[in-house]
Amino acid sequence: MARLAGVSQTTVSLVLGGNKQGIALHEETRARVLAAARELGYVPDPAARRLAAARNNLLGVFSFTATFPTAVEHSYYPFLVGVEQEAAVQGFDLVLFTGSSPGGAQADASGALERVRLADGCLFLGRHVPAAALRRLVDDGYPAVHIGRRDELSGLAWVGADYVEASAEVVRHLAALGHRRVVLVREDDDAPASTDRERGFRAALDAAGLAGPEGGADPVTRAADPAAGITSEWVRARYAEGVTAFVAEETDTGAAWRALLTAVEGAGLSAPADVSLALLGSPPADLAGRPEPTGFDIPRAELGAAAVRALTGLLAEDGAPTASTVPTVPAATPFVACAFRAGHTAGPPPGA
Amino acid sequence: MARLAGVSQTTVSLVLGGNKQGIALHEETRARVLAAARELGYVPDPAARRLAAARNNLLGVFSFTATFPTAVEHSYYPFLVGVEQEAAVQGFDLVLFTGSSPGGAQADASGALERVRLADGCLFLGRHVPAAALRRLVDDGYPAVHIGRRDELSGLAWVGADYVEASAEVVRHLAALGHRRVVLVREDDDAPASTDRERGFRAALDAAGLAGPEGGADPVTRAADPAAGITSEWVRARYAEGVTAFVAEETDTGAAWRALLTAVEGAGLSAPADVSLALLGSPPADLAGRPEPTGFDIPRAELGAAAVRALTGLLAEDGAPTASTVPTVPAATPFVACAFRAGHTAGPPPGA
DNA sequence: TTGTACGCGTTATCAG
DNA sequence: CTGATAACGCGTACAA
Repeated sequence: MARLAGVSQTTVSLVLGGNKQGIALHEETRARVLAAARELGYVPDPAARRLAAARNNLLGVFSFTATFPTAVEHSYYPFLVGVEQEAAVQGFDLVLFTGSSPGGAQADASGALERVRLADGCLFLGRHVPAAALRRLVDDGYPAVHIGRRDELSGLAWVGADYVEASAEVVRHLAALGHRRVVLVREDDDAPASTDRERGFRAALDAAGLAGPEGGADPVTRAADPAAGITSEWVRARYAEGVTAFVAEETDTGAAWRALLTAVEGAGLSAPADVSLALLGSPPADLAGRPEPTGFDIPRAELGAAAVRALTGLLAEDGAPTASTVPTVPAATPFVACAFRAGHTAGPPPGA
Repeated sequence: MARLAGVSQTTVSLVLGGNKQGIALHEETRARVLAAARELGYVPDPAARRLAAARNNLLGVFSFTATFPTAVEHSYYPFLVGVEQEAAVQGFDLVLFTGSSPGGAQADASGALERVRLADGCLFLGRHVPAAALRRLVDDGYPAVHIGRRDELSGLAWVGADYVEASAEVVRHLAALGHRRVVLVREDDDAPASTDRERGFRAALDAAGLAGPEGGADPVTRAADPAAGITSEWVRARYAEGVTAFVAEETDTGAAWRALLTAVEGAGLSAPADVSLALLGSPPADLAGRPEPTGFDIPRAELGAAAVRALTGLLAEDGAPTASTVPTVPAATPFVACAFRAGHTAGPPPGA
């Protein structure tokens, strides 16, 4: 009701709303409205704004597990760093939708998801997004961007780390150091993040003309339980087969890397003197004290920022239907590059 | 527009809205509405719902610096853990207002603060909240709760850690171990968190009949620059004066604790064999590898949760003006207890 | 028990 | 350039 403040009325919408229509208005009235608004501490109601088909400058963040779990290392915090920063730059505030549904009556996931419609658009995090509910959202044209590759849901925009290229780069690094026989240890998981790494690993291996253990065995080992499968004996056997570099993928638990470190140590080998070790990702927090692994870092903050940019891009699209003739430039690729990390666990093979 | 679905119209609100008024309605129609809603995939527009209900189930979180700075250890993350959890329990979503105002025109602090009115109520974090702007908010009856003690702003609700009692408990612990001469090292800072610690320290000292260095010198040392003031010589001198236990306060930088550790080590003493050390708070991240300090932990998550409870309490007050005769029970105390941490840096004095 | 009508706070359209 | 007026989609007294 700031309209009573000064003398005007609809004008308030214009000056406070950014005057999208490009309507000219007296600087004086503009100032008066602004003053009155500040005086009364008036702020346009986001709900009403939204209802009137405008936008409320709110970006949603929906995560299926708690956004801030007690264990920092399992949280989405690193993404949020980038999300918050980029959102601030673009003039958006953030709404954190708590994935765990409130104590209310029907606390099913689908209902909870609909709440995001309050915001102009929404970012989604986490593996277990209920597909059906999300499907409805995107089919309705609601702007949504998923952080992390997600192809199953056609039509859902996403940004993801380029694990293929990053993994390939690590292999190329090992090849350049002189390693000829390299193996990859991965967990028994078919997440895109996992298969992408394997893809990049194999591709780079082929391109460099490298191989796995002698005898033509598969250079990729899947271990449902790395602690049990990746033993000192296993490492010794591979070593005997000419393998000089071991690569592990990063997972939530870091089990593969942990098992590899333990097994190599147990085999009486040390890195990078005897064998080279590389990690496709970052080490778990409890292993942070160890020598920095050769590998790459997932640019989580960058991903968050990229997701925000993608989302505001979507907003601009359906927000300015007949706007300028300049087409909205779509992101060239939804992939964000990972940063190669030289680390201290890889070096030339013993013979070199 | 699901009203066209079945045959009814307003009824849709009732059945989908939970029928708070206890109005009776045919099970048949109810079922029909439900069926139609599912059929069309109809969901009440949250925005419209908020508009009609004059409440948006949104809790604001305003921090004057970025909520998620790059350096994790300086962030408000630990508080957010509790805030998010409690907010979810109470059925609220969170709006993150970044202190840095958006790219809009006047980016002054006061304007940025007014944005919080968008939410039903707001939590404030950080030392440098602009008093004037906050003053206006609370004077207008806007529900606000500050995390951390803040007495200057009369009328502003707050929750804070009970540093007085926690510090006293640490002293009592040292006394029980047999220490008779104890000193406190604090920085030259008059924040409530700092003065409270000193107060608790002194009170417990008096109550236990303990003293500082012999000669009646003040048991509390203020050092503007701990690295310069708290030297090995200083420690040796105190030790010669009979001091067997050194206590440091926690600060943003952890400078006092860091200086104390360095100085004690430099003096050729070791804890807890020669002297006992205690920290009134948690050690800085880079010192996390050291032996766990005796002291206490600030219950940041608890504080966040308590703040949310306080805020929703305020909401209930002015939200149900003429509601039930049952008065809203105000929190007994805005203080949250700290958790004593036994740690490994304190033990009986050498003579014991 | 169910339908009618109004208002919530904004934005957009259209006269003045 | 500025002041009315009509939606927006839903809650809710009130009437049927």
